[in-house]
Amino acid sequence: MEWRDVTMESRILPRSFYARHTVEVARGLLGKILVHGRTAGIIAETEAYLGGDDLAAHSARGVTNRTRVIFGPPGHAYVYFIYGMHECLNIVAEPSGKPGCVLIRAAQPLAGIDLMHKRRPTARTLEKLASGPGNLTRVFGITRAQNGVDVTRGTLVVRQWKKEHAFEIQVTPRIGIRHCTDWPLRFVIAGNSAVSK
DNA sequence: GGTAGGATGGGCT
DNA sequence: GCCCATCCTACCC
Repeated sequence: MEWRDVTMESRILPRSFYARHTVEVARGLLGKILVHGRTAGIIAETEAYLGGDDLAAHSARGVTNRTRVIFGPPGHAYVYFIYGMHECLNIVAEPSGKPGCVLIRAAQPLAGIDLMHKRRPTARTLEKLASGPGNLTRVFGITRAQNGVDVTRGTLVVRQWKKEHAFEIQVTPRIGIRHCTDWPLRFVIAGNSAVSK
């Protein structure tokens, strides 16, 4: 499928989609289409990072230079750098002023697959191209340059199919964190081979 | 099939 | 100075 076909058969998610509880947004983003430039893929794995007493969330220590976008208006990208080499994409949820964001951990490639392969030649299979948060940003070409951008317009957007088909959602604890390790806040499309681990 | 360890740099106390 | 929401390779079953 090419980028042109993806855009013809889908429409951009409105900001109201994101102005809800973070868990609703994390579940709702499954099956939606992440588009950046000529690359596109179906979101297959997400994690919710909440406000309040969720100590695993970057927002848990309040507003800093890094975390300010998480407290801002919904439907914006929060991209951070970790482990000296990887970048991770989140999308801000909740109404303005309330912290909450959704980590996009994996997507099933749809368009721009040649470009994705060029950006990550070590990927063994198509499904593994955008499997894992660091791999996903790498093949989509997403960096901290996209931190704070509006994902309801522009070159980094999330779209929904005009006709979406049903799937089952599997819920597990989040991966790779040190706090709140048993909270059921990771959501995957059951049986999807793009999912990490 | 599995896992231990290293690469690497910005954020925050 | 010590985290850290990761990934890859090497090596072992």
